[in-house]
Amino acid sequence: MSTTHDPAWRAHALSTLEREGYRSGAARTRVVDALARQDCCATAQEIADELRAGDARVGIASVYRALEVLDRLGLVHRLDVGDGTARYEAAHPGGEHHHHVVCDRCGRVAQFADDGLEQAIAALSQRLEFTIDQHDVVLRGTCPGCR
Amino acid sequence: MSTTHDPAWRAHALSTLEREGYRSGAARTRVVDALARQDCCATAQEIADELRAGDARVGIASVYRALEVLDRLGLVHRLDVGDGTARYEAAHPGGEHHHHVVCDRCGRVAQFADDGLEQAIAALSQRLEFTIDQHDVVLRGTCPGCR
DNA sequence: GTGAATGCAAACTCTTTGCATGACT
DNA sequence: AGTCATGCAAAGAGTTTGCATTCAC
Repeated sequence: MSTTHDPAWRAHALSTLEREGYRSGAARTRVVDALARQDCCATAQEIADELRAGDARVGIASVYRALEVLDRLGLVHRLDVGDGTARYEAAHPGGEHHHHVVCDRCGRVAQFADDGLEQAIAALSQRLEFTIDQHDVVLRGTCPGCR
Repeated sequence: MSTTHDPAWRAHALSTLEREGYRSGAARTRVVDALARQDCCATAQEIADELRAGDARVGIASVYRALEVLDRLGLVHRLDVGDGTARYEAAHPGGEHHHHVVCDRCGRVAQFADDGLEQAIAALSQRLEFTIDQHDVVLRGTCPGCR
């Protein structure tokens, strides 16, 4: 639970912040730590709760501010699975990413990746008038436990 | 602006409501009317504003309540394009649907449909543990006007 | 006449902002 | 020392709920 699953992303995020002129501060660094530990997306409240459980006195406003900066720098990805609460997860510089499946009954969120899906999106993006630089796919259904 | 673009959906929605035991009421019927007139997704506030502009005294709470019922009956589709405000649009019984592209600069929302995308999603849904019955795709980028 | 549907206002939740304090360079 | 970062509290925005009234059946 306290293991950093993604030390590479953590280092990347912290160095990007420094390079962009942001000062190092306790709250933001802890948010980066928390995100590096996450397997999947987490809400601002979940991140704050986790940090508080670990002794830190982190204000929810600082969590939102940190997430906003990280999102602007492209270090995290903000997504909404339909419950009206934003979720955040580490964004990898290489562009590798995944998408999400939500259980309509229990709200559980899982992730998946699929090459065919990525190819289909890349292909259709070509023919749109918009210049596409990001995409989110959310599947909805029933999880194994609720079926 | 006051033309019903989708009389078939309107009739379908109203008869479904009646069949399900809901009484006919002014507010809900007007929300159905407004949705039938929409080309693309609209927020609850936009729907309420449109109805008020047209002389009706419709409370925003009634709009939300109507949308909730319609969503539960599968008559509308609720989606979030990332600005923290829910949007709604008529859901067609045949299952034909489209997805959305959002301009990161001006917030404009456009729609598109793509068979390759639908096939890719159908294929990958097979191999997931979840039973999938719905999906949303949101592309993000820059619209022609902002480029 | 009975109970659902509605409008208004208050309550709630999530997120952002103002401001004084504390921390980093 | 000068700023930026932070925490707390208050303000905002979107959505939901409580309640008395109106309306459909």
